[in-house]
Order: sequence, then C-alpha cells, then structure tokens
Amino acid sequence: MYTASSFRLGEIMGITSHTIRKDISRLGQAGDENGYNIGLLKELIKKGLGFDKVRKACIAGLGRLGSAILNSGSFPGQQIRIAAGFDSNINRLETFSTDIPLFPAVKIPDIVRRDAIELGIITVPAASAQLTAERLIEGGVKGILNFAPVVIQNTAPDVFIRNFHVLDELRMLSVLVNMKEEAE
Amino acid sequence: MYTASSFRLGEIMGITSHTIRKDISRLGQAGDENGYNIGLLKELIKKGLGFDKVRKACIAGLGRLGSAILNSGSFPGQQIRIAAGFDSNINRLETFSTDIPLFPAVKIPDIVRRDAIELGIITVPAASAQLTAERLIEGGVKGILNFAPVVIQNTAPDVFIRNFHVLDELRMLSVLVNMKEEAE
DNA sequence: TAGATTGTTAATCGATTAACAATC
DNA sequence: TAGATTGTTAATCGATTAACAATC
Repeated sequence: MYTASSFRLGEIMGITSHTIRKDISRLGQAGDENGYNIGLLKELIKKGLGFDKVRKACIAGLGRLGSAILNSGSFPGQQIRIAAGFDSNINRLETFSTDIPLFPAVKIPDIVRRDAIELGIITVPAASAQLTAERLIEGGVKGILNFAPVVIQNTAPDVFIRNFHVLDELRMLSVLVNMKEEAE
Repeated sequence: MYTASSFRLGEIMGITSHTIRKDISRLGQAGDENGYNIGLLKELIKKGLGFDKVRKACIAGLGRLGSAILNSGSFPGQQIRIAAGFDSNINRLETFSTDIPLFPAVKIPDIVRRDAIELGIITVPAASAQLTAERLIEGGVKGILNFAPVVIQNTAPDVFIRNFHVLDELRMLSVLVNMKEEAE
C-alpha cells in the first residue's frame, strides 16, 4: 500500500505540511500514523472536489493562444473535456484540422446550451472579450477563464470568472524584483 | 485635466473603491476631493512600481504556447521586452521567422547572462521544466513565469517563481461550480 | 516502546472592507 | 455651502502557520 506524508506532499506542491494537513482534513480522513493512503486520498479528493464528473469546456477565439490550448491534447482522462471551439473568422474555422467541432462565434449561445458546456475559455482580442463573455453566459456557462487583457464585467454574478494575462504576470514579477532591489 | 474616482477605477478593475484607495495611498498622494489626477497617478505608479525601467524577458520552449507568447507583439511600449527565445530542437529554431533572436536551449545560461535578461518564461514540456528553470537561474534571472504543469523547485530562494497551468485553472473553476451546486 | 505522523485547535499574518475626519 | 472624494485608522475576514494531543 502506497503512502505519502504531508511533508512530502507539501514539498511537491511547494507549500508547507501544515497547509496540506489542514486542506485534506477538510475533505475527510485519509491518513494515519504512517501518512496518507494514496488510493484513499485520491478517492477523497475526487469525491470532495467533484472530479468524479467530467465537465465540458469550450474555447472562444482560435488565434495563436486559443489554438495552442485547443491542441494541447484536450486534457485526456482529466476532469475537463474541450467540447467545442469558436471563432468569428469563418475562413479560420475551415482551415483548421482537429477532432473538436468548430463553430462561428455567433453560435456560441446555441451550442453551449445544446451541448451543456459549463466552462468557457476566452482567447479573443481585448475588444471582443466582453461580448464573448456575454454570449458564453447567455448559453449558460458557469465559469469563465479569460485570457484577454480586459477585466470581464460580470453581468451574471453566479458565474465564476478568472482573469489571466501574461503581461500582467510578468509585470507582477517585475514589481517583486523591483521591490527587492529597493530593499537592498 | 483628467480625473477618475476610486469608485470608477474599482469598477474597471473589478475590485472595491476601498482597495483602490488603500493601494494607491501606499504609493503617495495623487488625488483630492475631485478624484485622482490621472497624469499624476500614472507617474506615481510608474515610479512606485519600477515601471520606468524596461526589463528583458526570454521564452524557453517554442512550442505552440511559447510561440504564441513570442508572437504576441512583444508587448510594445510596455515594461517588459522579449529579448530572446530558446528551444532544444534546432530545426524548430531554423524554421521560425521572427525579429527576436533565437538560441538552442543549452545556451540559456550564457545568453541570459550576456544580455542581462531578468525574467524567464517556461513553456517547455513538464519533463524538462526543472532543468530549464535551473538554466535560467544559472544565467541570473530574477523571476520565472512557469507554464509547465510542474511546480518548480526553487534552488535559489531569491528568485520569484509564479506557476500557471491552464488545466489547473479550469479545475479550480470546476471546483467552484461544484461547491456551488452542492450548496444548493 | 519510541518515533513518526495525522487531525485539530489556537495564534499569526496579510489583505479586504468599513468608517469617518479632513478637504475644497 | 453642500456634496463628493480622498487618505487613514479600525474592524473583519480568511488563509497560513504553529503547536500539540492522539494514534499505532
């Protein structure tokens, strides 16, 4: 039987053993004085976090970033399945070769609703990000991961939105470096 | 003279006016009873956060994601400049057309040091992420943005590391959706 | 047993939010 | 002036860290 200690798990994840124990204990009991039972722990996490279901996601915007994500293997065997791609440029849709069904952007509400897609990934230019978000929400998504360098104004407060932008992350690092330099 | 209130700024950024005021006040004074003086505020942020310097960054791993970032216009006029790209596949380097100088991965330490590159973006496969990080650190980078689905073990504690992975973000959204469903 | 490790309660920390005097 | 808005102090909140009894 395989086991792992909170210390070892923390090492792998880059956090302390305290946090590991606290977080796991919230889900139930999976360990004893020999550490955590890996099989039991996996089950506990799967159940507790809802990873026993596979949720469908779609990608809106098939530019460089969007197609990079689309082609990243679609996360096989994971908790997420990419079920559709959208772009406003019809030509781009036609020249694309993938197993994932592609549609024009205006169809977002229809397809999202029809296929019960729950998560949306926004990789369109900043100018069309808000419209894209609204179409996704209209279709009924419950969560949005936004890569466009704009903060999405959430019209439906029960939809979770996470904003991520590469440049902002680099700026953040730059600020940390700068603060450190000034402290020296 | 253009002004903006903390309420309006918070609206744009999706946070409260309290946080805006608190954060800005840390940098100095930029407003009065008419709101913030935009020009003054920009100056204050630029100085306070070190955005008056441009820091160089490099991209290690020119697969789909890496080349998407490389080609994203190199953030013109921003606080960050992409100054080099690296890949372990020599063929890939040769077939690439870009203004940004490209080098084989083994040269990372040399080039980073030579060109005083301060930030590194890791877009290599998981298996080579740790090695890539070590090469970047060897060259002297001060911050790393890691897209590989592995937590980088930081051998140099004075280097800032931010881990980001698309699938994890989607999983996070999935968990939020799941918790909400269970609460209902 | 002795030593290692969990699960949980308490303490600490930092960030967000609230409240409000000061300003013009 | 009256109303709007900042800057700052105090209160709240949640997450991380510390500490330790219980377990085998």
